[in-house]
Amino acid sequence: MNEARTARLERAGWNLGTPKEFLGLTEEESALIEIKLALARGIKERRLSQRLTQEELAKQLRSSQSRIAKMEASDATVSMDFLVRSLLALGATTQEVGRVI
Amino acid sequence: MNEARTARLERAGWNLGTPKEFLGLTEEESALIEIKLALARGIKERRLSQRLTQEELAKQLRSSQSRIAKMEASDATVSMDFLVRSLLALGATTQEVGRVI
DNA sequence: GGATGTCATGTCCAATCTGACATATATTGG
DNA sequence: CCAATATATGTCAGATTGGACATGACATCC
Repeated sequence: MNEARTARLERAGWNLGTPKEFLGLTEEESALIEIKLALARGIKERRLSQRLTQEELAKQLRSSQSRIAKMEASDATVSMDFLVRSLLALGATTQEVGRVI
Repeated sequence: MNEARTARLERAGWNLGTPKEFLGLTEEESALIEIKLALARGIKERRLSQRLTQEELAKQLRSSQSRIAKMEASDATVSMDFLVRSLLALGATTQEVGRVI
């Protein structure tokens, strides 16, 4: 992970901060974050290619625009359940979800 | 999904019940459940093949035996985050997580 | 310039998920 | 059969995540 990416993650609320400083995250922690990033990217791609606004996707999911925005920004308060449900709502199949990860 | 499976899911707290009766779950809902079932199976397999008890896995995850049991039983109160973290803790790579799904 | 549309960010508090614990139910080895 | 060990199930207080709403930022159009 490069610096810009780490910075983005920290803004999103992931406390990768000074504690573990450089040795940083365990394998698991970073793998989990990578997965969430991949899902977030996949969602944004799909949403855009279907020319949906965040508002419209939110409606489909009975959620809110702000939640979609946070999701696409990989905000730390967004669960994997929500990420996956979103991908599915955008028409992804189970297999595709697996592939996105 | 056959009857026995549906029954198991209902015991696990998924309210597939009478409301939507037969037309049942939307694509998304059932896809999400399928994914969770696949993860749960994957976890149990890996745990057993490493000859770990639920207690031992729980310790690694700073969780509790009961939570692991519920996870492997696909209890409705177990999040995908937790399922995936467990798979990763059992040594699965990001790719393998994708494949399990 | 203002108006409009889309996305970002922050804060409520309600709903869901979590670990811990108790306790029940297998399962295994003597 | 009895222990011991492993797994299942129920409950609950506290943590995390949720939708909703307000508001900010940023384009694009007139």
